[in-house]
Amino acid sequence: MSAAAALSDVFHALGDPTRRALVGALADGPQRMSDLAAPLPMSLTAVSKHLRVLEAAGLVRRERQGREHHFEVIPGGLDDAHGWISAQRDAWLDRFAALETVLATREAPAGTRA
Amino acid sequence: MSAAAALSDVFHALGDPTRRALVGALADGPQRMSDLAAPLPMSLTAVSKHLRVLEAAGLVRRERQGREHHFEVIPGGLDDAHGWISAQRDAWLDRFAALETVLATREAPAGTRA
DNA sequence: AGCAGACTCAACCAATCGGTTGACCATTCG
DNA sequence: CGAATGGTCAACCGATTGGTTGAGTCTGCT
Repeated sequence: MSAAAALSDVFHALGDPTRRALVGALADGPQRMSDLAAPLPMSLTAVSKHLRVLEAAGLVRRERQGREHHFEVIPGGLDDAHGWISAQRDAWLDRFAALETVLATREAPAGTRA
Repeated sequence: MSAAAALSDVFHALGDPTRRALVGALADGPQRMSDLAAPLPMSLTAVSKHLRVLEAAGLVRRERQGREHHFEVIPGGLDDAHGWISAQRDAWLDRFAALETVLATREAPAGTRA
C-alpha cells in the first residue's frame, strides 16, 4: 500500500470517536471484543466493523483465542501519523523563524532603510 | 463544539490526501485558491470544498482580498490531534515500562526459576 | 448430545463524501 | 462600458460510511 494511502487509512480510522474510544480502551492492555463493546451504545456487529477498520489501518492487532477475539494496540501504528503532523508543525516553525530573521535583520542596522 | 467533535473534524480533514496536499502546499506560506488548485487534477469547485473542510476543522484560515481568496495555515490547528496521538503513544510506553519492571523483578534474583 | 456464548456474514438503510456541471455573483482590467 | 478572472452556489451522481437486523458458524460447558 502506498504511504499516502496508509496515512489516509490511519487518519480516517481516527476520525471516528467510537474508534478513538476503542484505541483508548486498549491503552491499558488487551481486551476481548465483547468487553470492548459492552460500554458502547451499539451492536456487537457495529463494534466488530470498527475494529476491522482499526485493524486494516495497522493500529490494532487481533489474536483469536478459542471463540474469543482479543485485541491489542500495535506500538508503531501511530508513528506515521505522528510523523506527518510533526513535520507540518516543524515546517511552520521554520517558516516563522525565517520570517523573524528577516524582520530582525531589517530592523537591526538601526535605520538601514533607504 | 465538543472537544471530541473537533478532534473528529481534524482527523477526518487529514484523512483525505488532497487535503493533506493542500496543507503541505500552505506550509511554505499563504496562497491564492486558484494557485492551490492549479496542480490538482480536479475542478476549482472541488478544491473550494476541500478548503472549506480544512477551514471548518480549524486547520486553515481564509482572507479575502478583492476577488481573490488567500489561505494560510493556522499555527495551533494541529495541536489537539498531535496531543491525542502523543497521549496514546505515551500511555503505551508507560504500560510497556510497567511490564518490563514486572519481568525484571521476576528475573532479577538470578536463577529464581524452579 | 445439547445449549449458551462469541463472533461472522449478508442484506439492507439513510446519511455523508468526493467529485462533476452549469448558472451565477463580484471584482479587476482594457 | 464590456469582457475576462476568481469564486460561490445548487443540483446531481456514484461510492462509501456507520449503523441495523437476522441467520449462521464455531467453541466451550454441562
